[in-house]
Order: sequence, then C-alpha cells, then structure tokens
Amino acid sequence: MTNDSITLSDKTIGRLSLYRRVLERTPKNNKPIGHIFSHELAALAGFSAVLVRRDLMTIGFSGNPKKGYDAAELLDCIGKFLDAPGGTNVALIGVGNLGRALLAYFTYRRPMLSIVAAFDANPEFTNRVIQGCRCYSPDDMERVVQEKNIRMGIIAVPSVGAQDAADRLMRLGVTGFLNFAPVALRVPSSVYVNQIDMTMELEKVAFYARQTKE
Amino acid sequence: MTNDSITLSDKTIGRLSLYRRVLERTPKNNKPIGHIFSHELAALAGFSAVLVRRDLMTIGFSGNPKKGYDAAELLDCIGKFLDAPGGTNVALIGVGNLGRALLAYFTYRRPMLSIVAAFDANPEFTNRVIQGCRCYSPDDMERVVQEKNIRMGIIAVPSVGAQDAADRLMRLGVTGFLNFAPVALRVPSSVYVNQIDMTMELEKVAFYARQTKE
DNA sequence: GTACCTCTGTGAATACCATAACAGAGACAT
DNA sequence: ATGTCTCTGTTATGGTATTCACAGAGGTAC
Ligand SMILES: NC(=O)c1ccc[n+]([C@@H]2O[C@H](COP(=O)([O-])OP(=O)(O)OC[C@H]3O[C@@H](n4cnc5c(N)ncnc54)[C@H](O)[C@@H]3O)[C@@H](O)[C@H]2O)c1
Ligand SMILES: NC(=O)c1ccc[n+]([C@@H]2O[C@H](COP(=O)([O-])OP(=O)(O)OC[C@H]3O[C@@H](n4cnc5c(N)ncnc54)[C@H](O)[C@@H]3O)[C@@H](O)[C@H]2O)c1
Repeated sequence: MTNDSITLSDKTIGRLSLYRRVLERTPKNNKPIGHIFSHELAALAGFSAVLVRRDLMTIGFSGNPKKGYDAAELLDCIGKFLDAPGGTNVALIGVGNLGRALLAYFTYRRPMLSIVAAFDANPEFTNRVIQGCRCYSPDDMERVVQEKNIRMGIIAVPSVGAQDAADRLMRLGVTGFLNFAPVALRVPSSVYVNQIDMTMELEKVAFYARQTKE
Repeated sequence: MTNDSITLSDKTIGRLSLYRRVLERTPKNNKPIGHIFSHELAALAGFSAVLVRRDLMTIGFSGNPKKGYDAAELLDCIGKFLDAPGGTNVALIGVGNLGRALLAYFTYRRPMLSIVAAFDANPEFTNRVIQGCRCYSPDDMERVVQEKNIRMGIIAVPSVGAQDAADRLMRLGVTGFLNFAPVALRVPSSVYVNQIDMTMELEKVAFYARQTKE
C-alpha cells in the first residue's frame, strides 16, 4: 500500500511527524479518535486543511469524504514512512544541561527512536546511568556504536568539540545528526545534518516581538 | 545608515543572528577579525557565499571587493536591525529539565536579550534563584512582567499548560513566544510564535539517516 | 600600460512550497 | 429523483527563497 519510492519534501516529513503525535495524544471524548477530518487535524497541528490533505496525498493515503481519515490506519501509514523497520538507535554526545534534558524527555517516549547510549568526556558522568541511559567515555565509542547498531547522533557538546564528535561517529557509519552546537558541521553529502540553533530562534522572536510592540 | 523600514525575510533574520555569533566568536590568528570575505563567512555559518552577499545587500551593508566586509561595522549593522535599543527582556515559563538548561545557557550570554524572570507552578522552584535567574510563582506574573518590562516569553511547560501560559502573558502585553511544547498556540496575528518541535527534528534526522544507510 | 584575477553587487532564472480553485463523490432532505 | 451540502483529491496559480550568471571595480604581475 505505501511505498517509499515516493519522494517526500523535508517540510512534509516534519509535518507527518507532528500529525502522528497529535493523533496519538488527542483523545475524543476520552476514547481514541476513530476518524478525523482534514480541518480537524489541521487545527490540532496548526496548519491549513489543504496542506494536510496534500501531505496525505503525497504519501498515498486516502480518506473518506463522509467520515474523514481513519486515524489508526493513518498512524500506521505514517509509521511506514517515518520509522525504520526495527527502530532507530541514537547516540547522545554531551550529557550537559541540554543533554540531560533530552535524555529525560526522549527515554521511552518514542518506541521506534531510542537514545541507547550517551557519551561525555567528563569522567563525572561516565560509567553510570543518567535518566535511564547508560553513559560512556568517548573512548568506548567505537565498541558501543557497533554493538548497539547506532545510526544517528545528537550533538550536545560545546561548539569546539562538535566537529570532532561528528567525525568519529561518521567513521563508525553514522549518517544523520541533530546538532545543537552553533557551528556548521562539515560532512559529505551522504550525511544529513539537522541544525538547531536556539539562539537564532530566540533572536528571531525578539525581532518580531519588537516589530509588533512599537 | 541602516534603516528598519526595509523588510527582512524570516530566513534572513535568522542568518543575520548566526553571522553575528560567528563573527563574535571566531578569532583569526588570535586577534579579532578585521575584514572577512563572503565565502569565508559562508563557510563559518554553513551557507553559500552568494546567500551571504544577498543577505548583507538586503540590510544595505556594503563590502569592499578587495578586502571583503569590515567585521566590526557588520556587527554594528546587524545589531541595529536585530536588537531593540534598550535590549529585550524575556520570561521563561516552566523551570523543568529544558527550562533549567535554557537558563544555564542564556543567562549573561546575549547582552541585548536577557531572561529576567522565570515562572513555575511547582512551589519547589519558586521564590529562589535558579541558574542566576529569580523564579516566581505564576501568581506573581502580572506584577513581575510589568515591573521588568517583559516583552517575550519562552514556553517550556508541558503541552497542557502552554496555551494558558501564553494567554496570560499576552494579556500583559507580551507579543512574541518561543514555544517548545508540541502544541499549536492560538494567538492573534499581531503575536509572533516560533515553534520548536524537537521530536519532529529528531524524527526528520532518523528518516534521512535511514535513507542514506540502506 | 595592459592583461588578468578576485571579489562584490545584482538582475534573471530556477526550484520549492503553500494556497486557491475546482472537479467528483457520497449523504441527506424533500 | 433532484438539488444541495460537505469533504476529499488534484491541478493551477502565486509567491518566496536560493542559485546562476555576469557586469563592475580595483588590485597585481609583468
Ligand atoms: N543549554 C541550552 O539551552 C543551549 C542553548 C543553545 C545552544 N546550546 C548548545 O548545546 C550544546 C550543549 O549545551 P549545554 O548547555 O548542554 O552545555 P554544557 O556545558 O552543560 O554541557 C556540555 C557537555 O559536553 C561534555 N563535553 C565537552 N566536550 C566533549 C567531547 N569532546 N566529547 C564528549 N563530551 C564532551 C561536557 O563534559 C559537558 O558535560 C552547546 O554546543 C551549546 O552551545 C545549548
Ligand atoms: N526536555 C526536552 O528535551 C524536550 C524535548 C522536546 C519537547 N520538550 C517540551 O518542552 C516542554 C518542557 O519540557 P521539560 O522536559 O522541561 O518538562 P519538565 O516536566 O521537566 O518541566 C516542566 C515544568 O513546567 C512546570 N509547569 C507545569 N505546568 C505549569 C504551569 N501551568 N505554569 C508554570 N509552570 C508549569 C512544572 O512544574 C515543571 O517544572 C514540554 O512541553 C515538552 O514537551 C522538551
């Protein structure tokens, strides 16, 4: 039914992720949603109804003009696109303030996306379990990444260590990064980097907040 | 020289914020950068050189074909666009795992953008100083927001409390939000919301990491 | 001086993305 | 049966962001 040969735009896969969480979370009169209309899903996710319909169209998911979309089937269909069949194992590099918050949040939250190991250069954090996740020394990276079949990395170390951390993980076969350090990672085109620059996001808000206030 | 009547695109103001931080941080042979070429700044920020030139063009900043752009003047010029003259005061709502990480990071980091108050419903956190920032009960919101002239809010509470927090702040004149809760805030068009959905960002990486691996 | 080189500045072309607009299908009332 | 209503599915349109391509300016080598 669903086929990965379709190309999804970057924006669309982000929205699919959000549709899924909204559907998982939102109960309708205390029982799971049966069917949902595009405009309902749009309101929950914060987009327009036509955009929802087009996203679902691109993944080849069909609804019923009278009842809307079957929520359970839609969840399944989105999962077929977003999730790797056996789940994806993630490494966290840097167990500082941000890293610990991420561990606390993501541990056991997404069944198909697990942070299975954390690494930190500070011996204070290594060889213990933090927020339910085992924390290792960077020296153990080669062994642990291979043992645990880690495919992607979250970089939450200071800027100066970010490129080095990425380089080491790439040598071990990691092909995707979520990078919180405000520095541009140099990677080959076969590796995907998603850069989150919170300072930039904050300054953007400050800019617009000022525009509307004055 | 610089005039705010120019309209900057959302993407451009984000990149300006990054150019600035890259310039502030990067020393050249242990002394501040004097001049910098568009391709150098592009490499540091992770964009293309022509995009850098285009951005600087839109803010009306000129370089020298032989020496490049004067870094100090550029910093000044970017500041004239991004910073409110007296700085912007920010409130943080929710001093949980993520909120504390944000406090630790942003306190004293950006001179023109300060988190001047935090609010949390949990009495364990209120009426004390956390990571250098005073933390109040939500009951004190009206007084504190007015006293400290707070213009924008960072929402780091669970989804269920996000809309309520935003509503209360908006009634007190706050016009911009950085929202980490994975829920669409309902706000009038005069209020700017920047939504950061880390789960979505993580799932995007998982998607692309899988594509390249197989 | 002249040929050449590099970099800025910018109009034109391209790619991408969201919205608008509408065709089609089923339900329902009369 | 027929008209109307609502929602889906899809094509057409518009707008915006980025890249392409190149003119212009100044500096350098010889
Ligand atoms: N905390 C925030 O809210 C925030 C906001 C914006 C950006 N960031 C960025 O996120 C990153 C992490 O921020 P943070 O606040 O958690 O910093 P932090 O200083 O609290 O934590 C950094 C951690 O990384 C570890 N570390 C340093 N070098 C390492 C290396 N080479 N290998 C392994 N571990 C190493 C340190 O021991 C420390 O535990 C930084 O790049 C920061 O710029 C954080
Ligand atoms: N921690 C992460 O890495 C992460 C990742 C993705 C999304 N988020 C989102 O960020 C938000 C905060 O996450 P967190 O991990 O810090 O959660 P948390 O549970 O650690 O902290 C939430 C804090 O908000 C306070 N709070 C609850 N209701 C409140 C209210 N009405 N007013 C004031 N304070 C209130 C609680 O007392 C608590 O201190 C959540 O919406 C979460 O979904 C966090």
